[in-house]
Amino acid sequence: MVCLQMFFSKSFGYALRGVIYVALVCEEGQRVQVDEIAAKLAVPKHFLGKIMNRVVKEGILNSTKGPYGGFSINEETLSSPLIRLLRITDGMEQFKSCVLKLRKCNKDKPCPLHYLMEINRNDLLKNFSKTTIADLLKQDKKMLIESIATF
Amino acid sequence: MVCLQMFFSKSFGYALRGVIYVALVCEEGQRVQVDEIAAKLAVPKHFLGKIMNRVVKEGILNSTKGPYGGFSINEETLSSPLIRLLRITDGMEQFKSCVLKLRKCNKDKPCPLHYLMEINRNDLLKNFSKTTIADLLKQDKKMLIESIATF
DNA sequence: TTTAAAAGCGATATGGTTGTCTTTTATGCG
DNA sequence: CGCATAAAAGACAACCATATCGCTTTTAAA
Repeated sequence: MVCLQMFFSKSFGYALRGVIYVALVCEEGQRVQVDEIAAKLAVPKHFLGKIMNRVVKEGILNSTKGPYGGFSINEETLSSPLIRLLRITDGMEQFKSCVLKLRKCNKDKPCPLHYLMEINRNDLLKNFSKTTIADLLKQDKKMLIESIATF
Repeated sequence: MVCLQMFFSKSFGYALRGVIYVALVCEEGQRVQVDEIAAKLAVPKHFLGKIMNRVVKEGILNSTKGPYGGFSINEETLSSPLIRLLRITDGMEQFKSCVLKLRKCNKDKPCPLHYLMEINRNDLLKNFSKTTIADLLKQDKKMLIESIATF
């Protein structure tokens, strides 16, 4: 975290891949268990569980405890823009505050990188606001599963 | 480093501000000490020292030990693109490897975000390759000093 | 009503970045 | 040469994101 790193946090990656996986393998109503998701994505189970949990709390997925429980998609899942997931895992600070983390930085007293980064930053924000989970599911499903499974 | 966080690492921020400060306050040949830089930028002295050290090793600044020693600019300082500093502090991996850190991701087997991010990522890389320290020094110097000092 | 399966949750480890402190090395000056 | 000064270098501490573990809660099914 910690950078205009051109990476996403692991949390975000896990959340995104988790949601995509659930959306891919379960039809409306069906459930998938964290054990299966974690195994398929080759991701730490408990850590993934916590992240999925937050995704559920925000309403992007459903979950049920108990036997035959698990995670399932709901009405919001497919239409959720990526920015919603990013907000859950990483927060929105990154789009608001100074890229050098200088508190005084603003339009009138910009840091040396302020205007240089503004365009890139807004482009990314736009991208993530308009792209939904459904958009990511448009490509060939077999390829998609393969691309998010393992590493 | 760990995210398409819209932030830079502290190391990069310190390096950039340090170089700008040296370039601003010392004419060709003059020297500034780490104590002064750290004080003005309100940044941990020893940590800054180490980063400046690497910047010197890469040839972007000069340094001399001993009395009247300190850091000074050289022929390369002003013409260095920002990407050179970023390579020193954060490395270039962030522009090369998958944004979700999936090793298998490539043009033929792209991860769900591959093409979505490609444009943003390349734009940023271009920006950082063409913008030099000199470019950042073009604005009003008093404003500039103020913007990098404190936080 | 009991049992077992599955998510939820808090406490604890791990690793990399950031930050501090001390010692070493180089340099200018008397 | 020897001393004072400042960067360089290395050892160690703090912190945060990531990861793990064990226990609790919920719930379907027998």
